[in-house]
Amino acid sequence: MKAGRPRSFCTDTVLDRAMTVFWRKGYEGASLHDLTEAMGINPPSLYAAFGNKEGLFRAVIERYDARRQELMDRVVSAPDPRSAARLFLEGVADFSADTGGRHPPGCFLVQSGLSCSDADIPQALAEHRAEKERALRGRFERDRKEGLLPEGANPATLASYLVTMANGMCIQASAGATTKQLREIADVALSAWPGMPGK
Amino acid sequence: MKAGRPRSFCTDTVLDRAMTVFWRKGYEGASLHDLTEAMGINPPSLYAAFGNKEGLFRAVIERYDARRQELMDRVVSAPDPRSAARLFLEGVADFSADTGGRHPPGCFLVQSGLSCSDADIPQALAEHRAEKERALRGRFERDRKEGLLPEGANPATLASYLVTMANGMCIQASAGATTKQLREIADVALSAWPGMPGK
DNA sequence: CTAATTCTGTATCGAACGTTACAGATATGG
DNA sequence: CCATATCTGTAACGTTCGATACAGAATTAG
Repeated sequence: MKAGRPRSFCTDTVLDRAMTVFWRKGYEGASLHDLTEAMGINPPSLYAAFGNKEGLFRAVIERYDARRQELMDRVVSAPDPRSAARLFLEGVADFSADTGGRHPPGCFLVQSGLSCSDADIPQALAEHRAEKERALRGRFERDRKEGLLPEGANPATLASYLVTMANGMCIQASAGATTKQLREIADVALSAWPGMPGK
Repeated sequence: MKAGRPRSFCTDTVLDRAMTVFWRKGYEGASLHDLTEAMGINPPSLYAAFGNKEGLFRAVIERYDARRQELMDRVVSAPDPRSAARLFLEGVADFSADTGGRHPPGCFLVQSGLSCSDADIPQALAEHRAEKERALRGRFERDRKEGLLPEGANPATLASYLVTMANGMCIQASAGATTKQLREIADVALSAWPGMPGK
C-alpha cells in the first residue's frame, strides 16, 4: 500500500456532485467555488485529483457515460430493431424528465456545454454523443444483414434519426416537458419506424 | 430631431456581430471583450445602447427571431399540415447546416445558453422556442377543425414532435451534420406524419 | 520512532470578468 | 455662437475567476 495521508473523499461521490453543478450551470457557468462547495472538498484536493477544471469535467463525462451504459446495453441487445428503437426513446423519455430530484432534467451531454469559450468542451461532448449513435448504427447494420430491417432502410440514417430525436427530447425535458409528454412524442417518432413487409 | 452626438454604429449590424459571438461561445463564454471587439464598439457604447450584457443578449434574441420569422410565416401559411411539417423540417435542415459562414451551424435559441449560471438565460431561450411550438400547434388545431388532420391526431403532440425534431437536428448540425444528412433525417421524421384516410 | 510521502485547509495569487467615471468630441435648439 | 445633450474612447473600478504556495495533519516504510 502506498504511503501518505489517505484521501478523505470518495471519487465517484464528488464526481456525482460536480455533475449536478456542471449540468445545471454549464461548464463555464460552474465556478470552482460552486464545484468545491457542492463536492465538499477544497480546491487543492480537486486539483490534485483531477488536474484542473477541464480534467474534472472530463472525469464527470466518463462517470455520466457509465451511468447511461446500462440503457445502451439493453437497447443494443433488444430482440429486434423496432424494440431497440422503442427501448431507446422510452428510456430517454424516462430518465430525462424523471430525475428523482438528484439532477436537472435533460441530458448532461447536451446541456453542459453546447457552446463554450473553449471549443474542446463542445467537441468532447459531441464525441460522446456520437459514440451512442455509432452503437445504434452498428446494431442496425447487423439487423439489416440478418434481414430484420427492409432493404431500403439506411442503418446510419435510422441511428441518426433516433439520437436526433433523443437530443431534442432532452431539450424539451430541460424546458419542463413531463415524461408523459415525452412518451407521446416518442410514440409519434416510433410510428416512422420502417416495418418489414408482411409483418 | 433630438440633440447630441449621433450614434456611430448601426444597431442591427452590431447585433448580428454579437449574435455570432454568443452563438459560438455561449452566453457566459462570450466576454465583454469578445463582444465589443466583434461589434467594433467600446463598452460605454454597448451599455448605453443595451443596458448590460443580458440586455444585449435579449436584443440579439429578438433580432434572431426576426430573422427566423420568414420561415415560420411560410410554414404557418402552407396549404396543408403535411406541407407545413415538411417546410418546417426542411427549412431547419437548410439554415442550421448551411450557414454561409456567417454564423455557427445550429440554432441560436438552442446553443447559446441551455445551461447557465443565471437561470434567466435558459428560461428566456426556452420561451422563445416555445413560441414556435405554439405557432405550429395553432396551425394544426385549425387544420383539425377543418378536417385536414385525422380525428385521432393531437395537434399539441404533433407540434411538439416537430420542434423536438428541429432542436435535435440543430444539435446534430452543431456537431457537423450536413444539410444532406439532416434532410435524410427529416425524411424519416416526416414518414411519421399522420395521413388522412383515403388520401 | 523516524523519515518519507500524500493529502488537507487557509490564504492568496495574477488575470480576466462585467461595469462605469470621466473628459473630450459632435450633434441639435435657440 | 453658445448652451445643452448624447455619444465616444481611455482608463480604471471592485469582484470573481481558475489555480497554487505553504504549512500542518495523517498515513506507510523501515
